[in-house]
Amino acid sequence: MGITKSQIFTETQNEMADIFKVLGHPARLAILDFVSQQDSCICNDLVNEIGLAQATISQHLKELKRIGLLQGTIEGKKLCYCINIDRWNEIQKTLNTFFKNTKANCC
Amino acid sequence: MGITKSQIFTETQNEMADIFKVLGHPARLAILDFVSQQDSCICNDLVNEIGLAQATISQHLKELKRIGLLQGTIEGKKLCYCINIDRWNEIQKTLNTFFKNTKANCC
DNA sequence: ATTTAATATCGTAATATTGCGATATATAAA
DNA sequence: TTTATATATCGCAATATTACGATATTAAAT
Repeated sequence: MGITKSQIFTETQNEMADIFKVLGHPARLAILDFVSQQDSCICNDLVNEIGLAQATISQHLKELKRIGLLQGTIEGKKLCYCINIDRWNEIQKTLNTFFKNTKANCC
Repeated sequence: MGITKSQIFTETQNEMADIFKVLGHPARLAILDFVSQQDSCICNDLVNEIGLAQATISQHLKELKRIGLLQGTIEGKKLCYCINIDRWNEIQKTLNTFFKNTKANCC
């Protein structure tokens, strides 16, 4: 196997799991940390900052882009990757709702 | 490879990624959803409720236990798995801090 | 003591993820 | 036009995850 049985879960469960999964890698958290500390954000800086190959960083950026957390603006030769603040707030809200709605009710 | 280069990241990044990773599977979110809806929580119910084999559920429970989100109390033949509310709140706080501290500052 | 029920662990197959070198692509600079 | 720079994509190897059947383990019930 190795395949997740998505069909047996709710859409919400699958979507939230997907977001958590993307956030579930230290390199991607490091990227978010770094991007948020800069006033501009370029992939090549990330390669120097984080000790991973350019291809690897590019892959991680792709995942963050996929869930909408990052957006890239082309600036001539470079690419400015930035946090999509609307999506960021939306995800924070979703996670908070999840944490609020899940109650401990025994033991 | 396939191996995550944990050494190059901060302890916080690794720890947070680990939590996110555990939450990054729909089955584990379904378990948390279900447990929070019951007034008692027994693994065997989970097997009936979620369409996964007993061995698989047990594995997922182990992961949730590993990060401290679930705790099990032995009740005779059965095992009562419940949310550890202190850890739950702690994790919620950690994630919120992360979301708050990561600011969008370009584009 | 034996049986039953609940859960954990082991072993294994299928699939996914991580990481990287090599290469492609695209734009700016020379 | 050639060269340099930034980023994406491809292909692959190593490792991790998911899922499950089979088998242990443990405690209650008989």
